[in-house]
Amino acid sequence: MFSKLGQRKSLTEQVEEELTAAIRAGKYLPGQKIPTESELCQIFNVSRTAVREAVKKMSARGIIKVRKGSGAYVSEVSVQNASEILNMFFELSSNEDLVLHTIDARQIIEPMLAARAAKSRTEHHIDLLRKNMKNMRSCALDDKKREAELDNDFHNTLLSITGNEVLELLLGPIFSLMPKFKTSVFAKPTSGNLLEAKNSMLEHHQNILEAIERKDAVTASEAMKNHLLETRANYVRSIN
Amino acid sequence: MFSKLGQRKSLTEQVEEELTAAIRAGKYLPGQKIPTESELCQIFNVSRTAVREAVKKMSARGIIKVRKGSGAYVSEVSVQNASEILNMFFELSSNEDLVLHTIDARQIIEPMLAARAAKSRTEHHIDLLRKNMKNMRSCALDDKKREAELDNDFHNTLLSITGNEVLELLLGPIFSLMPKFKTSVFAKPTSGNLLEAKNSMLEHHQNILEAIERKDAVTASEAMKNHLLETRANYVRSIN
DNA sequence: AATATATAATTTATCAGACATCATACAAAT
DNA sequence: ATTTGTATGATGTCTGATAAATTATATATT
Repeated sequence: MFSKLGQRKSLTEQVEEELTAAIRAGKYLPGQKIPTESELCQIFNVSRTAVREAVKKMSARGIIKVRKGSGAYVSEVSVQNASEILNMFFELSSNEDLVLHTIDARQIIEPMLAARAAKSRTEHHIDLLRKNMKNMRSCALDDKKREAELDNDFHNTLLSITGNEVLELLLGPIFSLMPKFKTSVFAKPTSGNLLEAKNSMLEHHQNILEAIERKDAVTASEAMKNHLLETRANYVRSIN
Repeated sequence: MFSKLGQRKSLTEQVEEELTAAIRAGKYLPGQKIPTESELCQIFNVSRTAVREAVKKMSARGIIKVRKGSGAYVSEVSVQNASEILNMFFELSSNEDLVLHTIDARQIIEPMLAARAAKSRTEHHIDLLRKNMKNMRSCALDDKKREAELDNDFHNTLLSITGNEVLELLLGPIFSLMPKFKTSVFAKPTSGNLLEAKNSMLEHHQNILEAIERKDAVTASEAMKNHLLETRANYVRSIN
């Protein structure tokens, strides 16, 4: 049979690929300015339209950053940048399956994270976690949005203790996905006793914090595991 | 004092935000066609330039897919798409720190992954892993590229056993990062005995496989932990 | 009537040129 | 020395035109 004829790519795509390749090859380093639009027009012998659309795509991918009146600069490939894009993905595709898989993923990862945190935490971290719990206790019972943010904050603090930027990149967006569905979960009247749910959550956080405080990795891991088991149960109950 | 004037965003960005919001709100469902460029011009009362650049950005983000002569369609937000973007990030920023953090992240995640796999594996999975090891054994000693791919394949198979698409999204790009640095590591003459290194790796994989085969979660987890400890040690040695 | 085939209409891709807006550097004025 | 004005170059936006791909419609053929 005939192999599909390589449908020639659009000019925009070609420009995008070449430019991206040049950046990957190190021709333009992070922070450096890439050629101006008119220069790129001459280099690739295409119109400004093609160049600009390629540039727009690359900026959407986080490869470059365009500053009006100044030029386009190669982005410092920061974790933050990739994280934003991941965030967008989770925002756009928050179906029930995804949320469930997200919680499952957390069940696999976070217990070990808590264990690690127990080993390498400093007094500063303990302070942060204590303050978080204090805020959580004083948070109004019906302010589910703030409660979710504080919960998010608690887990993010644990995450930051590891100082692992890859984990932060991967888990950050996952954590920030939770508040969105959590508010919708607890918005339902079927969610049972709000006070009970909050107290249970506080208790779990307290257990985790105490274990981390006394550098007890095993208990910290177990406490986190229990915490997420309940989180999962709450979610499953809410969608049934 | 005057409050800082909210720097008005560019038309392109405004169009992009509004359109994305509309899609998120479900006004245009996956697979459906969004209005044509000229219609969008009328809707937002801007030029085609602004509309097209917004559309290009959204297509770069994987939100829509444009078909020439036909129109732009909301894409099924697939994990694959987000994975591509993550991949690009790792490709663009593969410094030593990142690789180290990547291995650390794997040390945190993969032992539990192996434990889960031990619980839910089927005969089919065992077959796949056995075939992988067979291929690995018959792989030429100096073909480090293929060896890295096979190693990648082994871990990806374990990953697929969980059937968790979130984990696959997050870990897939991490796994595919390894072959790139691995080849460079073993390309160095300082890497010691190649045969010894390969046999050690094979042994670790064998231990993991056997534990999974007899559904022994604890041992599988331990074996994976040991495997990654050595991987890390190899890498650290190679960069010193 | 059913099926190709050709034609027209629609839609995106690309080009060219113009003006607006912002950033920056430098000269001029205070 | 600081501020102000001005010139230059960069990106942002608009308009209008042509090319290329797709889709719909009409026509012709069997």
